[in-house]
Amino acid sequence: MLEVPINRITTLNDEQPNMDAPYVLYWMIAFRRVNYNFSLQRAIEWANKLSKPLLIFEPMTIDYPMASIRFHKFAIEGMKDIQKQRIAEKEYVRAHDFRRFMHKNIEDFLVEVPEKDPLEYLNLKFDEKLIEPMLKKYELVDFNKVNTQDFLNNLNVDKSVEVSDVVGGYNAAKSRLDLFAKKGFNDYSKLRSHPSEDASSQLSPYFHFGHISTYEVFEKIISSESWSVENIDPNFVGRREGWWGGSANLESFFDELITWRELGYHTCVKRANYDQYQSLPDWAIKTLDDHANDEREYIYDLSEFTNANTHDEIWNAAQNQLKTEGRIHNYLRMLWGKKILEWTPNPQIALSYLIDLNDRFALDGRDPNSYSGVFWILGRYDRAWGPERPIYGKIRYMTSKSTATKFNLKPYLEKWSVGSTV
DNA sequence: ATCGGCTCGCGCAA
DNA sequence: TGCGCGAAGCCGAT
Repeated sequence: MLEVPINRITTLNDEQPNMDAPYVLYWMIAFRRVNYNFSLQRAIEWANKLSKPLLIFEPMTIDYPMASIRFHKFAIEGMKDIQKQRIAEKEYVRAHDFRRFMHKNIEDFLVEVPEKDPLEYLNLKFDEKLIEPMLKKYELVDFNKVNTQDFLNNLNVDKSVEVSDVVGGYNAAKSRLDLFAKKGFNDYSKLRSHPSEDASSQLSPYFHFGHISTYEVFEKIISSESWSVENIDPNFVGRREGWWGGSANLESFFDELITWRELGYHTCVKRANYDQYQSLPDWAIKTLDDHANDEREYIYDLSEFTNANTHDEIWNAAQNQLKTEGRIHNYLRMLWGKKILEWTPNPQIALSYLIDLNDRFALDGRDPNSYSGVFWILGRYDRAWGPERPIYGKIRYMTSKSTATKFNLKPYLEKWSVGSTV
């Protein structure tokens, strides 16, 4: 097993290991999987070094402050991918700028990859005797022995957000990945924006919960079209496509999987106020402010938005998908957000509604990438667009009418229109 | 169907 | 200092 790279390790205190302890405890929060997992690999290094058994504890927290800590840890872990020094301390305000950095340094990240099966390298194998006393002592739940629905019914969390049919966990993530590699990926660059097509990976919730590694997804895709790091083209600096030296599908999928994902983490780590209105670029704040008092033709409150109760059939369908399934199709999520900006009294209220709806209902809510999506609505990573319009100012404008012209929405609307029985 | 204009900021070449 | 370029836009002209 290769050593965990030093730049992926954070020392939290100066204490020496307690040699009398019966085991090394791995507190599995951010990367809830046993494959391609540097954290687990590090725990195994310690277990082997100290000749102690490894105990993996996967906790579940329900109070928001803990969730916030988990979110931040997750963000920091992910950020280590791109903390490869030189120009790395700065903040990137656009994907365009970030790509230059990625293009130059990506090979370094692709060399130091986590092991597929780090548990194979554990010297002391699984000891059943260690488990039962732990379960008793701390009153822990073994979900293989407890009915999940019963457990949820007795849990002290918000039950108004109903469970989604989307299945969590590594196995579901792997099935989804296999299906995507075999089918959706082949039309990815052409169809990913089409709401009625099944061409996007839909892996975001699994990344958010750490159920699958981006490394595993990356390896699956490159093996499917025999791509290797030698394909990276030193030309195309600063260009969106072409520098990976792969198919159009690979170029556009890697732009999502790697460039945009890393950029989102980068922003959350570098900007303490990443979730605040004031973190938007100056030009966006100025133009939104210039139009804060513009007349709004429609205004809805949070409850009306939540219940998909607007005048717009497309918007309601998108919200219904979010409320029911815990996600919105990529393209429609942009339109969905733009309309919230348009139909609220001011952009600060719009932002608070966007964050509430996204974090409450989306399976990938609270993820750095969620914040990329939400803040993009208000101008982050984007540029000014003319002509200047009411409410939006120079913020990129979108309409349901154009969306309906561009795509065949019929199958999507049949599935997700409010009251639809399909 | 395709194109230019609208508009801003970054990196880089000159 | 000027130029190319950009998460997916919109609109009107050709």
